[in-house]
Amino acid sequence: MPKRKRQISSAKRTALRQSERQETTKRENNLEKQTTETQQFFLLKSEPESRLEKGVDVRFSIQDLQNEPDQSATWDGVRNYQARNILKSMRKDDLAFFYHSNCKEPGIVGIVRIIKEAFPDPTQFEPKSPYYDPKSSKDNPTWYAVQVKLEEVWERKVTLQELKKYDDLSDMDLFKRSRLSVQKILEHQWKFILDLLQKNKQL
DNA sequence: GCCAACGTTGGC
DNA sequence: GCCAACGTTGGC
Repeated sequence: MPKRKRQISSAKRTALRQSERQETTKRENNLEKQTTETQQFFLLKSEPESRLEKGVDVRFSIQDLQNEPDQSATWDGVRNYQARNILKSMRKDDLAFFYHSNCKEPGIVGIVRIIKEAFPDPTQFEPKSPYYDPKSSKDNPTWYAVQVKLEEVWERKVTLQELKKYDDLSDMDLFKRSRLSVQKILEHQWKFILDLLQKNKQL
């Protein structure tokens, strides 16, 4: 093992200690996630094809997310109370399927990670936004958003048509509450869909 | 582009 | 608080 240099500035030492501390905190957080929390799973719908709403293109495909700085985006524009409540239940490091809706071939195209928990959706206060809500106030915001980061872009889309075929998935909100744009996914459904993806890859 | 399903609004 | 009318979502 090489000897450490004796001459190390106190600033460097402080920085080192700090980065060690950060690493330790990171590990502890991960451990805590594994042992005391249960990871949750969700499905987020987004429209991959251009469509104007109040003169603004509301398209947001997984490729659009891929092109964002840091491959991260604010999941805003949710204007349904049930969907909002599900958004609020999301915790950091939960995962969500990225679903392409209102398009030729609807289906799941990848996975995103929740990197910031619910905060007031800024678009509700922007008059120019298609998601503007004049009834909402900054003191008591009606709508919330989360921050997501791209985790996986699948080479193959798992289509709605395919998802419909399996009894294991028949309870999914995708079929039962087809209009809900933010949905909870049960663990067995999550795993089943990942298995499906694997099988498809082998075909 | 049609329209079924379903969420929201508002009169009573 | 009911429910008809209306608006929106999203598959097809």
